[in-house]
Amino acid sequence: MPREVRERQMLDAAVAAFARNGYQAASMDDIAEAAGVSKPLVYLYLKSKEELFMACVRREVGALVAAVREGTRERGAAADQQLWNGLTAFFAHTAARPDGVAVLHRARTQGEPFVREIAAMRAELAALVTSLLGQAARDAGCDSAPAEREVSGLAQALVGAAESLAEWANILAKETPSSAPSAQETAATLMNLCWSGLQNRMKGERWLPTLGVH
Amino acid sequence: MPREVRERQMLDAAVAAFARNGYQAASMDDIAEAAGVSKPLVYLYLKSKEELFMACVRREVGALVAAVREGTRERGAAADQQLWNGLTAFFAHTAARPDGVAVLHRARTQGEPFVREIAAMRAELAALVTSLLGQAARDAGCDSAPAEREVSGLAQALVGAAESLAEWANILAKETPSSAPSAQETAATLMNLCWSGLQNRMKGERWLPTLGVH
Amino acid sequence: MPREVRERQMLDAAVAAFARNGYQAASMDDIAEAAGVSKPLVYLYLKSKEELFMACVRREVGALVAAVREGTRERGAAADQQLWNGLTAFFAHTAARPDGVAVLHRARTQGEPFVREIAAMRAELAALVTSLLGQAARDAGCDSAPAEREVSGLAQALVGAAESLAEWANILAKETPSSAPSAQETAATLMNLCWSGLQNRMKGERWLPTLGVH
Amino acid sequence: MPREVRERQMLDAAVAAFARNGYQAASMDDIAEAAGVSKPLVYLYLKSKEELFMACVRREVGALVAAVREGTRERGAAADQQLWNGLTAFFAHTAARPDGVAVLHRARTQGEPFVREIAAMRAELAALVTSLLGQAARDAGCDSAPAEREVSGLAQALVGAAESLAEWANILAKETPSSAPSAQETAATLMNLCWSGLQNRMKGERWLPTLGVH
DNA sequence: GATGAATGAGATTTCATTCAT
DNA sequence: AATGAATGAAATCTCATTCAT
Repeated sequence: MPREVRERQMLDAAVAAFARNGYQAASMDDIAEAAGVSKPLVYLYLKSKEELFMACVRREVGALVAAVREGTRERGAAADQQLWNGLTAFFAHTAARPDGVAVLHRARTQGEPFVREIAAMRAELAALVTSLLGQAARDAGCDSAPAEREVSGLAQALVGAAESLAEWANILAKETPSSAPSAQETAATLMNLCWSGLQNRMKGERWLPTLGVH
Repeated sequence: MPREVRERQMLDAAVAAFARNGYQAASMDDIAEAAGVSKPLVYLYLKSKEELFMACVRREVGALVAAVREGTRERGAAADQQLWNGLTAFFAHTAARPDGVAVLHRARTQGEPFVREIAAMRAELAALVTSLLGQAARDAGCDSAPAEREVSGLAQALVGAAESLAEWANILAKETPSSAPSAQETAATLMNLCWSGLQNRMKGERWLPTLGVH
Repeated sequence: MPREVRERQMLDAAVAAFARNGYQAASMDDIAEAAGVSKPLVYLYLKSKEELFMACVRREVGALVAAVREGTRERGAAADQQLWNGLTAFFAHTAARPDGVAVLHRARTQGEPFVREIAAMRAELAALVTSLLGQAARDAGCDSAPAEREVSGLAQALVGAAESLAEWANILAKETPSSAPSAQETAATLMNLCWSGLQNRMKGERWLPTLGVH
Repeated sequence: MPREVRERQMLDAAVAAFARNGYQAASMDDIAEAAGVSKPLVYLYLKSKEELFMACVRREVGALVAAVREGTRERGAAADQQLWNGLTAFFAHTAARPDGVAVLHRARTQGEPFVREIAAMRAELAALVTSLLGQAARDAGCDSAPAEREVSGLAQALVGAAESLAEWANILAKETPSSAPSAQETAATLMNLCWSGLQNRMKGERWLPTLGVH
């Protein structure tokens, strides 16, 4: 059996194990057995548990980012449509690969190298959002963009909200598979929450304590 | 030394250890040493690693919820002011007790009992938000409340956004302590992102694909 | 509360614990709690776990031997009647104090000092039997007593049979308390098994391979 | 080194350790060291301390029963000869494998599963004895067999007597190896004690208090 | 006379990792 | 290319025992 195939099997088994049990609790024994190979072979191909986990993380990061990029490909549309497309692609992906998403979630709490990898992914997603927001500002004929840090905060909040909704949708799907929310529905919920605010903010309006939106 | 004091020391040490290393990687040896006691005493007082972790989680859940409740005490104010107060209290607390928040974050991936505890906390916070939204709807003279599931999704997204922002603010604070965003500033960012959308939604307006807000 | 009473409570608790769990598995914590006192007090009175166990053993040995002696007090009777009386007393005692007997049983596998204590008890019981056998030989007008080692072996076998029957009776009593064999019945079973053989042997007859009894 | 061989080494070491120190006091460290392997290997092959002990028990039960069965193979002989053959085989085995017997003895006080295993062994041996008694009754032209419970008690007493004699013989052998009783001699002692009584009982005679044998 | 507080030592068990073939 | 055999290190947890009061 060619190396590539074997390696994919191992990564599949590892992603499932890490998703279910977390980095520490998933054992190399279990992973090797689930992959249908002997433990020394796992070490021959993937070097160590840490590198194996890193390989999983990188694969899943790539798949998620590619899915979102694919969703926002169509360039001519309005900014909100593009954002909605991206979110739909995001939720469709998280619904299709719950284990992959779980691995990314776990990676955020597994020390330096993994945190960096996830941060890079977030930055990439945030950049996508930011460029859409810039387009929205231009569309609205307004260039009083908020300070970089505020944009960064908004993107961070958006990504957090999306992740939280993805987890929530996955839990609902596991509980009652028939009536789980679709990716479109979840994306619409998030658009309802944030698009109006983002648009206002891009137009220079802002919410202030004791005053409300201005 | 009286039992109460020792127990608090242990919980403090445990929260720090769990926050830094996660549930599995934090060892009882380390926790006992950090607390300045022997391992058997930890077991005598807290029964097991799992119960120790649970005690940490419960303490931090209690502290966080109490802080937010305290922030939203003032009853007469407008809904957005109250939400802002609650968010400010939330971010002030997460900034003041980063380890506690980290423990809650870890608990979400540590199996049934902890997941349940966190879910209960989220439900409590979401109920606060929901009641504010109801008030906002009444203030706006409109009672066409969205379906329960959508409200649930909105609250989930809001909590996720808040957690994500809190983490982001804590990272900034660790990198450049001098220029970290204040709790008020972070709360304002989140209000900017979501209040307008929430208000619209409560008035019966909604964002729809290909149409924008209606 | 006077020391004697406290000490008896401790021994009672210890006998129950050792009977149920064995020497190693019974913990001083459990014993102290069952006795309703603090652990240091147990150490103050009984010195150590080993001495506590030894105290239990000695108390139960004394009680068992006293019961059997009491049963064989009546001097004028025939040897078989006296043996039967002794066995009845033995089985009545083991039925009345199952925990005490269990402790003695456990003591046989707990190293030198305890083994010695039990061996001494067996020797005492064997001496009783031996003296009855001597009387039986004289009653039968025959003094060709078997060699000392053979008598020792016979006594050993008798005691082993009695212990085994006692355990068996206790198990039956625990399973179906209503229809448990009485001490008299059990003693009769053992008499049926051994008295005829003992009597023969005292008369100089013996069973030989290929020949049967002669 | 092949797994089978290693596993036998481990069982040998474990039997020796359990025989000497008992289940609780024998440590896995000691067993592994005595077997010449590392602790993890013991766990890899035998799963846990409890399963290791069970494996020892089963092996020794099998060996003992096989030895006794082998001893009573010759079918044509008289009942007493067959019983004597079986007892001789029993005492030869207990003399040859004292540790194995000690393990069986320990197993009787180590909780449910082990007690059950030993009870099954006793039942098997008792069945052998019972069938011989039946043959003896037929040989004596008499079928007034005693009630089942009495037979059960007699068998129990016989097994207890045999075990007790085996232990006694082993102690003598350890003290003065030169003059230890042979298996034949010990078997004869037990036959002298019990055969006459068994035979009488099978003929319908019985010992009764105040009356003697009738 | 009695106890709450505390611990050193050691138990079972698991895991990531490596040879020798 | 692949594996059966093996282990050092460290995890959680328990227990007999002692102070200081």
